[in-house]
Amino acid sequence: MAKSSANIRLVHVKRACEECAVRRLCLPTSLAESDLESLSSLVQRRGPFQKGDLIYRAGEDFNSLFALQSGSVKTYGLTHDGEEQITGFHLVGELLGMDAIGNEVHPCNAIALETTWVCEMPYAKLSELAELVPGLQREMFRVLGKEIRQDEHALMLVRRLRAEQRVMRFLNSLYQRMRERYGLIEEIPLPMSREDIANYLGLAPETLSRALTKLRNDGVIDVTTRSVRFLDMVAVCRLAC
Amino acid sequence: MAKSSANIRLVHVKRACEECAVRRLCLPTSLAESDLESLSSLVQRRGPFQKGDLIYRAGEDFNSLFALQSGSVKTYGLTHDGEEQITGFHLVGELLGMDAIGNEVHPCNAIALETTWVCEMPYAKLSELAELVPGLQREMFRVLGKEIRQDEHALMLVRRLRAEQRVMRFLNSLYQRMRERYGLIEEIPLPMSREDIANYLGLAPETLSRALTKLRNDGVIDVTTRSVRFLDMVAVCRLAC
DNA sequence: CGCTTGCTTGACTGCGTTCAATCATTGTGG
DNA sequence: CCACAATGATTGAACGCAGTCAAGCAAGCG
Repeated sequence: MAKSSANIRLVHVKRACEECAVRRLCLPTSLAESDLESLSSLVQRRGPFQKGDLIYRAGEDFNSLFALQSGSVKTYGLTHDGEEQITGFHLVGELLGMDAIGNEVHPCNAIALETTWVCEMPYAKLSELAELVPGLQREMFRVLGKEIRQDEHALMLVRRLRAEQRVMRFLNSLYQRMRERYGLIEEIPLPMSREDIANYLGLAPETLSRALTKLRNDGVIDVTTRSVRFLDMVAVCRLAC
Repeated sequence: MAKSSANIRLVHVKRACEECAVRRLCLPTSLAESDLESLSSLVQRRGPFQKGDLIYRAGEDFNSLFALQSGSVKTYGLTHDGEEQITGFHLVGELLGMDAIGNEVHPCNAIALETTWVCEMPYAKLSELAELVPGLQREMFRVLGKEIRQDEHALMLVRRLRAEQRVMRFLNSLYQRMRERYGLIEEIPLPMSREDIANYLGLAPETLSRALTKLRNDGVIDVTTRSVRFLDMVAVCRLAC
């Protein structure tokens, strides 16, 4: 499953955060320039991870958080009977590994969905720094709180919804997150497979496929293998909100 | 729904944390005695909340986290069409309100399931204190990480599982949490209604009822209105793990 | 004691799963 | 560059689990 990671390099970038194109989406959001420097100094950029490469593995010692600098990632756990269970898809600027904080090991696997670079931040150093830099502590609490909110929200959604609604909520949440990153966009890219989406939504791939086809026939969306476009925003809102 | 809260008192308890029976389950777990004192000083004990009383309301300004000192609580949000969606049941020692960190307002309601006391901890003071007391910061990160892990775990469970399995996982997770608190117990109390459990598991109340009946007929559990007892631990394990 | 509320049981319907076949895409070796 | 294999996505048909509606039962409370 995981391809060779022989070509993954560790790149030391001076002013990694200061000059990062996605810093406003990441931990540095509300840090003072002076504090940014100390954060930058403990960041190690790693990549390129190719599609299918593991960024970290469930059961592996937890040492670092990873900020997604480019690309996209899925995280998943394994059920007792060996089934993959996807816990989330992650976009540029998002933090990976938070579910391991306070744990010895990572509870999930993280795997690249496309060519991906991450910024590794050793957790021990990060929390040390957070003691010295109140802004960083606040930011970390904020990010953790947001993660909890999102997970709870996902829990609320996935349970009682019809297949079509689950799909539209998923697409809409992707759309919103893409908008934060790239502004108004026409096409929402889908770096993950249908199987992954279905798994994430708790549906059979066939059911997902049928739902997408129906939504296209109803003129709500236009969908290709690796992208979606919203056509009827009223219907999108009705189904996703 | 919410009863009068006229009788809810604010009690200032000196050495609130030092002398708390459930401190080992709460934030103070790994704090030094000296640090405990400062934490204690910002705790305000509130109660008694009676069954049905709101502890905080969705949309209310977020100011404080609440540690559950006695009793039990459910948290829930409202969907766009006004449906209650339960996000969690909370036992003694657990922290409420973490999903509001980094937000202006509480995203969920918290309501007492039985007579309940909480320890209110103003978030601003708590995070200030966490800057001074590294142990507290570490502990808070730990608790937040654990919450994320639990939510992700819940997400993994609820999606693809059959009704019977969902029920057993739920009962088992309650059992594990009760064991942490009260050691080996025979009876698992169920302070919440069937409707609440069904809602939490994404099932119709009728389906939950049928599942419980089947599990009883199969000799796996013994169940009364407000409690469950595990009879066949092998079957419990098979269904819940 | 009767009322109310919550829980359980029954019958039926329908959505999503499963199994199977076809179609589309991607990548590979000749 | 094309043929072909392999993988992923879609479509079809039948089944089964859980939802819905409705009625009966138990428990709690005035």
